[in-house]
Amino acid sequence: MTVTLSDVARRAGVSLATASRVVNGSERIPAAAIADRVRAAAAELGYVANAQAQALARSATRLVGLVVHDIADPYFSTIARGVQRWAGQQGQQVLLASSDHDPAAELDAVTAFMSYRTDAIVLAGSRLRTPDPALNQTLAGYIAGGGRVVSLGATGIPEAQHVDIANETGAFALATELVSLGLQRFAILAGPEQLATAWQRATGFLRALASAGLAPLAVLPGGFTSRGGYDAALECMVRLGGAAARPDQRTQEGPLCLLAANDVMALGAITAMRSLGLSVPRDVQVAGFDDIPTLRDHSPELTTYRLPLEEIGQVAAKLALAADAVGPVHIDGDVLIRESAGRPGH
Amino acid sequence: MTVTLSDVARRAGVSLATASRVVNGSERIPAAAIADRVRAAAAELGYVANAQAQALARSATRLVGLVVHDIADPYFSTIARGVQRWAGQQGQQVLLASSDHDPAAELDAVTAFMSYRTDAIVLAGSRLRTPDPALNQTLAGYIAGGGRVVSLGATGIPEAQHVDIANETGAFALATELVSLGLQRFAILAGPEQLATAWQRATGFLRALASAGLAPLAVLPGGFTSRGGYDAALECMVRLGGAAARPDQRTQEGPLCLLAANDVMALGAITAMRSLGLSVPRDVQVAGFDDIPTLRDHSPELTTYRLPLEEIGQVAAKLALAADAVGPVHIDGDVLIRESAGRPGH
DNA sequence: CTTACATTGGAAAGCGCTTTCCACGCTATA
DNA sequence: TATAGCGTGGAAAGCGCTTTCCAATGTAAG
Repeated sequence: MTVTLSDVARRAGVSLATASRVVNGSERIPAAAIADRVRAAAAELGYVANAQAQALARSATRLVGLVVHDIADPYFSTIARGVQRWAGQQGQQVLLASSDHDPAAELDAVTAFMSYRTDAIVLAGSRLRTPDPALNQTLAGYIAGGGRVVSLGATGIPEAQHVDIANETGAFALATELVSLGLQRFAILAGPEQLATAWQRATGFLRALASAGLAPLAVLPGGFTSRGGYDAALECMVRLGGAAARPDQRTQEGPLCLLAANDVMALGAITAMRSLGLSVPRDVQVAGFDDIPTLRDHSPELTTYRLPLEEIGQVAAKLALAADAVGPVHIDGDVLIRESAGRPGH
Repeated sequence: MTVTLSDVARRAGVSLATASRVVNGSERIPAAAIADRVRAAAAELGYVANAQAQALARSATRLVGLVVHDIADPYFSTIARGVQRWAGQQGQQVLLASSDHDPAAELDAVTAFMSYRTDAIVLAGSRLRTPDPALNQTLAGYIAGGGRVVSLGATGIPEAQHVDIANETGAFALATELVSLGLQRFAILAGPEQLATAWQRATGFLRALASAGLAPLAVLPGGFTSRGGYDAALECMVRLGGAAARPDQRTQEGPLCLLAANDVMALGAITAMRSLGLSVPRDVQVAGFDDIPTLRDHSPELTTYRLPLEEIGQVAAKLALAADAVGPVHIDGDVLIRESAGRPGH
């Protein structure tokens, strides 16, 4: 059915070896006359190389596996875009899998990628605070077999590469800035306790408060999603006493500030406040983390810690694809004080 | 380096054929005793089948290619999630490519997928109003070679499957509803003129207005993005005379309503209005299309036409993977009147 | 005790490429 | 004129599987 390289070779009147050499870059390039003849034949026949066969013969697939928690989450989709961009430029294809926040599914994805012999695997979903031994063993096997592994945050596997994101220091800087802007009453929407990323951010917030001699009014775990932020924010208000943050009850200490472990949670929290009839930033202030593109059109503008998400994806891909990769790459961000928290005048 | 099936066979003391039969589902399953022995050997050795080799031998890859315009766009990432979900359930892997709204890049992606011999290709990015002959020829070749093609909206290739989304009728229904709620002054943010999806939606809006005996005050093309909506909305206000929509200039006809060809454009338009000091929905009303998940946390809540995006992805994947696919699947949505436009009381 | 027929495991032929050798015909050197 | 050396194209051996035949065994029927 489909055109094979033999067909091309036959039509060009050369051997399979010669055809292979001209069609797919090789060290040895045949004489110009012959090469042209082969190329012409390939074009006429509409030849498309069989990547599977090439992979088998070369034992390199030009495939990179990407596993995210949820591709519909702006954080991951933006990172995915960066990975895809870089990979595309390098002529690599991206194999996408979603773990749906389930470690078992993540392991399945990795196994599938191993089966497809992807040249590299990028783990974009946050690592757990206590590494999953089954996953790590599988990854170690993958690496031993010549695969490259890059994760966002360390895996605990020495041979694996990782991108080191300023989660804790970023959170520290953000909270410190908010304190310096006069805020004093904080509650932390910490996200899932087991997720390294969420934990690091919550820790950064806590350290910053402690440094300022403050203690959070509450620390609430929850889902790393909009819904999680919404629920945690409601729970927070209940916990602090229904009207804790209402303007007429405000002490001279200023409004309550909700520090969310990521932007989608922060947006959920704002929605929750709105549903309670509270205004952000007037009654309650809210800060997030990531600076997802979605924020562009959100009102109030969200105070957050800006991470170059697409760049993170690119860096991860680069680390995955460059044979001479260079240890962990550190990624820093910036504190972005916007309307939702810390803006002088509110 | 890596464990091959031969290793497993040797360790289990059986032939390669037998090992293959037990490890990967086959018609003929060897005797239980032998099968167990092989399975044990595979487990002990940590055998992972080489999908490339299997693909070559079976001439089926269990790979489905997905091409979107921009994976970071909530519309596409939600659809991608649906595709990925369904494919994952079927044990298929998803190969992801972004065309970045560039037809040439889309063609490249398709060619790459052909090279990888994906069993099917899902084109999630909108088709152009005038089909790209080069693409269609390539796709035809792919189909001739046994591949399946599914697109959102028709391709013009008879053998290709497609999901038929209620773009025009949805837009018609939405605009009709808004008219019936009393709105009379409309402007259309039409998106890219060449994009079938955008065109159909704009056409639906126009037909609805015409049916009501109304004509739009303006029809503005632009990018299918937040930025595109933002720019088009600003341009619209300029075009209609700076303060056309200000409350104090409102005629008895009610406020201007911006009909955007999709939600991200609508959100951009709202941001533009805000930057002009105009309030939505008080001064200007805005409606979108799609009901992307992002809207959950947006304020004002956006009036839109709800499309089951994740389901669309699933349906597309199903169409792509079921050998006995059933012609075009029609997908309908619902008009959602929310805060930003048409809500009685505003 | 044969003969016929399932069963079942194995040998081997691909699947479509890449790449190592080889053999061949040149030119440059002695 | 003989010889070493280089540039070129081709034959063939894999890469790791699947699957078609085959042969050998066991069982039931005659």
